[in-house]
This record gives sequence, structure tokens and C-alpha cells, in this order.
Amino acid sequence: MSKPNKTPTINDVARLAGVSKKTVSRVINRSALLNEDTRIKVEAVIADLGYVPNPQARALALRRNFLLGLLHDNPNAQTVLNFQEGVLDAIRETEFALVVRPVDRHSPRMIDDIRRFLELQRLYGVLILPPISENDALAELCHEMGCGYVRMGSAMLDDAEHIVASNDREVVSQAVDYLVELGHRRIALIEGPEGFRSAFERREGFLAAMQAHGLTLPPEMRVQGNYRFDSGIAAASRLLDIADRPTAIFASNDEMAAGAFHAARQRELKVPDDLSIIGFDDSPIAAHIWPPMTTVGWPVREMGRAAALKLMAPTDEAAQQYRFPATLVKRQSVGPPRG
Amino acid sequence: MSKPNKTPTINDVARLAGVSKKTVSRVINRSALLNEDTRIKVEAVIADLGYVPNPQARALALRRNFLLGLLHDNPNAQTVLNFQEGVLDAIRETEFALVVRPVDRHSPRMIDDIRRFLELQRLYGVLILPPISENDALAELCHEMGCGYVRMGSAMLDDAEHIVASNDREVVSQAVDYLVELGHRRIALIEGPEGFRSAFERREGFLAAMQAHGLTLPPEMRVQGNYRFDSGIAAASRLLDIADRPTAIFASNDEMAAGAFHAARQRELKVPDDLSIIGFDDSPIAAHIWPPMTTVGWPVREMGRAAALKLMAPTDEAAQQYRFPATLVKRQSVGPPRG
DNA sequence: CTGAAAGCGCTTACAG
DNA sequence: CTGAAAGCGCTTACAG
Repeated sequence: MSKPNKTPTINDVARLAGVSKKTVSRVINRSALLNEDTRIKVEAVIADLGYVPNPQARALALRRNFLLGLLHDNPNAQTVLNFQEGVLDAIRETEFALVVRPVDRHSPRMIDDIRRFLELQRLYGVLILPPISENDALAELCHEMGCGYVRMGSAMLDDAEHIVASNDREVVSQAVDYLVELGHRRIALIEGPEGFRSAFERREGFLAAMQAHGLTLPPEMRVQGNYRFDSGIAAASRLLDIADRPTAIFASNDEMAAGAFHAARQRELKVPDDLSIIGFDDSPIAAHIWPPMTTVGWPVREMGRAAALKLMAPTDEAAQQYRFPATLVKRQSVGPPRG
Repeated sequence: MSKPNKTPTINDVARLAGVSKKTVSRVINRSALLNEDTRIKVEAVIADLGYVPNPQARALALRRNFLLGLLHDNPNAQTVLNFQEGVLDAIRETEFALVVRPVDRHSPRMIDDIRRFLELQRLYGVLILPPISENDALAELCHEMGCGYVRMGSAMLDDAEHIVASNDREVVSQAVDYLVELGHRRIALIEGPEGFRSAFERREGFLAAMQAHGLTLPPEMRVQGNYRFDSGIAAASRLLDIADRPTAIFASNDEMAAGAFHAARQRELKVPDDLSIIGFDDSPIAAHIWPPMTTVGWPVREMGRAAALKLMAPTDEAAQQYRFPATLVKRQSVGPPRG
């Protein structure tokens, strides 16, 4: 007789179902070697009691927690949150929970810190956001520690089971196509920082499209930023001070594109009449800046959901998807060039 | 002899220190009833072995996890992330980890969902962000489940041990003072939605300051929004279409203030020459909009850090703080009224 | 101040 | 297909 108020344990289920704990355990873990009638009987008792296996006990016995980790380093806040929402979509109604771990990619101890974290928390698996998702040493660490992992990236950085990827290169090419169709010829690039795969992919997409259209990109029409707002102002300032200045700018992310808006304003250039601007991310700033910004949106929430499923239920159909196309979001920061 | 590669357990420590497991446990848990020499000896072995108690085992034995939960419903992404950073500052180098749980405050099942979550995960405590931090039923739930909690709020919603609060009311009064000093008299209010304590506090601060300056607020100069961008456009549009339109607007958050910028632009009014605007939050949009927005910044990261400490180490000096003053951040969206 | 025994609620070989 | 025993790595009364 257990006290009426206590939450039921595996023993209660076993006793009421007239089987051993082990058999109940088999039901919980969906063991194949199990008589159908036994399973039905046990499941009835489980439902009746409202029994839920204690995660702490399972974690101890299995040496593995039912926790998904989210590793990120300071990217776009909205992206992190949208990804989290997607993960939640996937873990809702499951026994899993989400542990968030911001890390510092500039720290020499980052890998060691994460190693300790994984050792201690015995995570079921981790989800890794860019840019640290591009760190192969980190993926290797997960592998050697027996911790599942899925990376989010701008390209196929890993096998399908370990990645949710967008098609940055293609979609940036499409953005350039769009500008060219409107009549732009002097199109400048504000690229992202060295060492970011996203910066690389977006630049390659840009260059490929320019070449496809037979357009040249003079060196001064290509400036590097660091993905932050101020660097966008600086980069765009240089571009707009060129005598034969560009009529359109593609910036590798929205923050830098927002900086380009500022640089234009400072010079009393109108967007889009004097200057068309396209960003990347579709972050809140894109919709709220004036005029609303044409940008590239990626399905971050869906990526988060799929990434979590890859960890929890790799055989699920929804977990098979690894390609998540980004799309051009047309707003008012792009128009035909003047004259 | 345990295998050399295995991570050390409490048994290894006990054996090498020549004491019982229980004594090691006492050292880990800083029991007072402990001979000083014994403690030093055990601590030496712990350091030597690099022993770290297994959190899963402790969780099972203690019926309590070393996890801090962050409960939030969709507020400003940057606020959530800054708060997370603060929590991380506090849990770094501890055994604690942070579990994030977005919830839906409009769901009738919210409380039940959270109850199940707390039951299952046996959290050490939860941190609750606004607006759900204002839900007293939720605080009551935590209390009855024996789960620690700390709320973040715009005012003293709870006892000092259960809250990190800003001073929204005062700081908004100061914002109004600032506008009045510059010469503004027709100052309008875009207030936040019903049921948000922050909206209430900010409105009260606004009204108190107006009254203190002997200024009246005609009903048409006070419009309600829902904290979202579009509602800011709508509210400001109404205000700016008044014949004797305001020379300054205070909006209860940055998103609505950004909407006010749009409404001004649509009417070809210049900020700040034709219209001064002040927001609240100091979110990224505030710094990136043109012209950069004067707003109120609150020390979200510090609040997150203190909130986590209140849960983990309530006696720490840093955990005593519960007041976190917000401050006016002056940028370029405010100037003297024209003429 | 310290220890031997039992227990937290599960799962893992090993039998049968 | 099913079960009795031992174990995961800690802590909690209870003695002494």
C-alpha cells in the first residue's frame, strides 16, 4: 500500500499489473521482445495510474539525461529564440527538456568547457547554432563523448543526420538576379567576417550571380564587415563615397544592412530611389526599419524542430529533412535604379 | 581498483581518503557537523581526483534537480537572451544548468502544463519573466510544489527574495521631466496593453509627472497599443492626425516607439524636429533606427544574474539586491519642440 | 563528529 | 517472452 498522494512508481505499476518491474520497463522502452497481451495490460495500468517514469532515475540508470542542449554563441537573438521555439514544438508532450548553454567562441577554453558540461550533464544530444556549428572540433568532441549532435548551418557541413542547412548560396544568387532584373548594374557587396561559413556562402552566391549576368565587381565595390551594425555603417560609407557609387547593396546580414540605411541617410540618399538595399535574416529590424527592408528569411523555427527530432527520433519522417530553403522577402528597400 | 579511465565516484574518494561515503557526502554538502581535519583531507582527495558529484545521482537521491528553469512567454527576444546571459554568469562554475521553457499565457492549460513540467523535472527553482511573472497563480503553484521562484518585474510584485524589479514608474517620470525641460507641453502617451503591470507602471509614471508639471493630458493624447510594432503605427497615426498634434510621444516600449517613427515618416514629419519620441527597453531596434532612439534601458543581465543567485545562494550578498533601476538612454530622437 | 544500512526509481546482464 | 538480483551514485534517518 503506497500512500494515495505519492506519485506512482514503476513498482506500483508492476504490482497492479501483476508483472515484474522489468516487464514494465520493457513497456516503457518499447522493447520488441514483449507479449502483446502483457503490453496492453501494463499500458492500461500506466494510463490508469497516470504513471510517468521518473527522469532522474532513468538518467542515473542509463547514464544519460533526457535533456537536449542548445549551444550558441551570441548570434542574432531572434534566431536563437525562434530556434528554441522550434525545439519546443518537437519536445512538447515528451519527457525531454531543453538546456541552453551560451558559449564564448573566442575563449581558448571553449572546447574544454563544453566537454565538462557534456560530461556532467550527460546530455542526450546537442543542437549547435552558427557560427560555432561550423567548428568541426566541436562536432568531433560530441562524437567522441557519445553525445548526439545536430548543426544548423548555411550549407551541408555534415551528414544529413547531423545537420539542418539552408541554401544561402542559391538564395543570394536569386537576390542578385532580382536586382539585375530591375535594372541594377552597379551592385555592391558587404560581406561577413572571415571564418563564417555563412559569409562565405553568401559571398559565393553573390559572385556567381554577378558573373552569370556578365557583371564585374570592382574591388572597391566589395567591402567586408563583421556582421554588426557599426561595421555596416562603415562599409556602406566607403561604398557610397565612391564617385561612381553603387545603385544597390547586398549586405550579408540585416544588422549590416541596417547600417547601410544609416550611411545612406547621413548622405541624404533615399532608399530605394537612390539606393536599393537587401539584407539577410529577416530579423525584426528588417520589418521595422524605414522603409521596410527586403531581405532573406530562413525557416529557423522549422529548422529547430527538425534538428530536435533528428536527436530524439532519428527515424521519424520529419527528422529526415535536412534542407531548409531560405527565401527572398520582398519589401520596400528595393526599386529600380534612378534614371 | 576501479578502471583508470572511469570518472571517479564518491566511493573512490571515500576509499582514498579513508572515510565513509557519508563523510564525503557531508563535505560535498558543506555539513556543519564535520571535523576540520577530516574535511581538509577529503577535499584534498577530491581536488586530486578531480571528482565532481554526479548530478543525476544527486537528483535522484534528493528528489530535486540542479536545474534552473526559465519560464517566459514571448517577450522581447533580446530581453530573454540578456537575462539568460545573466543567469549563465551566475551558474558558471557551478553544477547548475539552465532549462528554458517557453509557455503560452493564453492557453487555459498553462498552469497545468507548468505543473507537469515542474513535477517531472523537479527543478531547483524557476525564473519567471514578464508578463507571466505577474501571474500570482503561477507563483502560488511554485510555492505549493516546493519549487523556488524569482520573478522579474516592473515593480515590487513580491517579497525581496522572490523578485528582481526595476523602477519603471520613476524612470518614466524622469523621461517626462526631460521632455518638459526641453520645452515640450503637448506630450502624448502610447500605453501598453491591459493586464501588463509594466504598462500600468509606465502609465502611472507618465501621468504623475505630467501632473507634477501642471500639464493636462487630453483624452485624445492617450492611446493604447499592444506592445507590438503595428499597434505603435496605429496609435501614433491617431495622435499625429490630431489638429493640435503632440510635439513629443512617450511609447511604453521600443517596438511601439519604432511604429511611431514610421507614422511620422508617413506624414513627412521629422524626428526629432517635428516630433520627439521616447521608447522603453533599449532593444537593438532603438540603436539601429534612424535617428537613434532615446529610450529607457534596464539592467536585464544583472537582473538575471541576481535572480539566479537568489535561487542558488539566497544568503549571498549579491542575492540580496532586488531593486534594479532603469535609466534614460539619451540618443537623437528627442529635441526641443520647433518654434 | 562519523559510519553501516537502506533507499531514491529506474535499467542491465544473466538466467530460464 | 519474463523475472530475481545487482547496480547506477548519491543521500537520509538512525545509531553510536
